[in-house]
Amino acid sequence: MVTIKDIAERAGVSRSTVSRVLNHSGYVSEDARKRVEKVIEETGYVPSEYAKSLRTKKTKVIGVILPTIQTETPSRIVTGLGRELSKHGYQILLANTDHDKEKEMEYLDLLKVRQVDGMVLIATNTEPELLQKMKKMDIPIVMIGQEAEDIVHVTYDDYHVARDLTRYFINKGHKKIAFIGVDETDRAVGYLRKKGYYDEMAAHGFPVEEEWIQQGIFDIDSGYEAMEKIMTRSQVLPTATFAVTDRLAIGAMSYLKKHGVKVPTDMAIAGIGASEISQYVDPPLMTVDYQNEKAGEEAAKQILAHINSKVFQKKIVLDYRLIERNSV
Amino acid sequence: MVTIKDIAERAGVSRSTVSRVLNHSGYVSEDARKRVEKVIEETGYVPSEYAKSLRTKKTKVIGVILPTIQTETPSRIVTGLGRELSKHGYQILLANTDHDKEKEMEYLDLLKVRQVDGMVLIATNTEPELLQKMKKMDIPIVMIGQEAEDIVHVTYDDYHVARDLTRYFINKGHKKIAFIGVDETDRAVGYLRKKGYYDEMAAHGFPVEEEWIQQGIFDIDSGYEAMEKIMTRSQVLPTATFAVTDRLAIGAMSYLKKHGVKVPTDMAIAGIGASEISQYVDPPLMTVDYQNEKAGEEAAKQILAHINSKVFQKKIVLDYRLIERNSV
DNA sequence: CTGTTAGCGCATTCAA
DNA sequence: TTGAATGCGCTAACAG
Repeated sequence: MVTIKDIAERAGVSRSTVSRVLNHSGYVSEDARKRVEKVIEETGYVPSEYAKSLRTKKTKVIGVILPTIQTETPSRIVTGLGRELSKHGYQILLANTDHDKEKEMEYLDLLKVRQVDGMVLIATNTEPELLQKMKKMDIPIVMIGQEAEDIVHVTYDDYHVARDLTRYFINKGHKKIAFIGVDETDRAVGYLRKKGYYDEMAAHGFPVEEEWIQQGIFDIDSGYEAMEKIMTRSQVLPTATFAVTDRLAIGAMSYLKKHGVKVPTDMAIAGIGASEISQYVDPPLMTVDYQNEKAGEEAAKQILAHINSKVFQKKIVLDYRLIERNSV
Repeated sequence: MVTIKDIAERAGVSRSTVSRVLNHSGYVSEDARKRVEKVIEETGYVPSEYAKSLRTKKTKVIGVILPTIQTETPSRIVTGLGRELSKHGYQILLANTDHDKEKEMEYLDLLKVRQVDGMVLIATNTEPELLQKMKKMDIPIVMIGQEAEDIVHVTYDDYHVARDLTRYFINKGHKKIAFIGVDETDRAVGYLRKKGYYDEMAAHGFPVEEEWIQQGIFDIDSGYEAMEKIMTRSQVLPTATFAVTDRLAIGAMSYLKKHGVKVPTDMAIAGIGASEISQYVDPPLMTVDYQNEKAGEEAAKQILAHINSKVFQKKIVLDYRLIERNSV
């Protein structure tokens, strides 16, 4: 392996001088620089990143903890993160928890051991121990998708999205609106979206039947099952359904299609997430664009600002956009 | 920052002894070990991974270069890679080229600078310069998805998949079969799948009309457009269409639905990839399962074997499985 | 069983 | 403008 010492010798200068031309720091004569650059060119020398890290205490690596990479939201976020980080010479060290909450905590430690300069957590829950642990980290950290006191975070306005979407149904004349949600330990997706729905219904004085409220997990099948429950158990059938993710909505539509329920005439339906497929289902699914890539970019900017001791925002709430389509 | 030196002092031993208990190497008295462990516990000390790397020349990091993380194939592969690698204490350093071939080359260098122990390339092309560069790398490297001499790779049997699928159509009575492919610089997806199709058609003596052969990119829209061309330009309309990816197939189905062409009665259709959505489109799309996660796991195993100087296979071809559904 | 010593590759004083 | 010296935190002989 060729090191800075070899370059120095072959160029007839000291290691310090090589270091200087490498880092464009300090004074180096035109002559010496030329010689060093020539030798570097010839040898194909590349400085050792970890030796550098040992000195500078910087790794130029950001750890990213996520629940899965197989759904569109996190993968879009990672794309945004990567795009912004690579502009500044940072790389992403991936930590996939596979929806295992224990691993979330483990990876926090592991990434610290790896001496990452910062961490981004794509969060699915806000359990106290997790937040506690994050606060104790002496590494810049940004959470995406969930809100929390004292932790820098980038979120969506889940509550108002839910109110807006519910109101959209109502403006279209619907009064009996069902809801397919997820577990409330996911505060953003599970709790806030449900609360927005309830509050908007209440604001209009519309009652909500217990059977209209169903819960799934983050896949298509559970959307199917949720809709099945809604259709088979409700005393009064709803005329619209608000699903908190596109996949749930698509599963629900799948049930409706199978049982001859027409969308949107018999049942209007909308999701959230602007998944690619949403515009190709039949009818095209109304949804909400959350700008996930931008979330990733924003998180990257904040963490870089933090690392470089610049001012950063503790809380960023991103815009959203309803995408009106024929399913409503 | 607390270092090995601090631990040594507080435990009243030498740094070597601390190192020994850390690495479970050499002999350490029960007494000394206890004291050291206690101090580590108290201080929350974690060894610096990069200082360790500087000594051992191992980083326990595998670089992964991929064209995008937003489609199911690469994200499943990464999931498989991550699962296997994490078992052995390795992490993934992500390098997303965003379909930019130049970045593919750049990242090869960058990851080397990062001193990764190995690299995995999820390949979309086999351009000579790229292969050349990979061969010159003195780091273990595995390519996934494309075949190449002298480079360790994990691939699918794209040629026979295409023949099987084409034969499946033929066995169902189809003779006029259209084909939606992609650019042939992608040898596996573009060239081999097309060749399999042509060869199988030829084997049965079925002519292929020029207009039946259309090309898209890796998205749904281009599948729509390709089908539009097939339906509007063909002298003789085909009765079946083989699309090389599910997304192309779904785009094609979207066109057919819009123009009242019934699937599968007027037009049978199949894709490749076993995307999650394939079973929820109407009718469910026939496709081929490629076991992407397993590909990731296999690649991980090979690269770990390589790193640890164990025997590894230079070439792995994975199994596939036709998933029969109502679109054919 | 344990401590001493050396050095991995680099950036950064400090003198010259 | 340059070089010598130092040390980042760790592991690995080696000698005891």
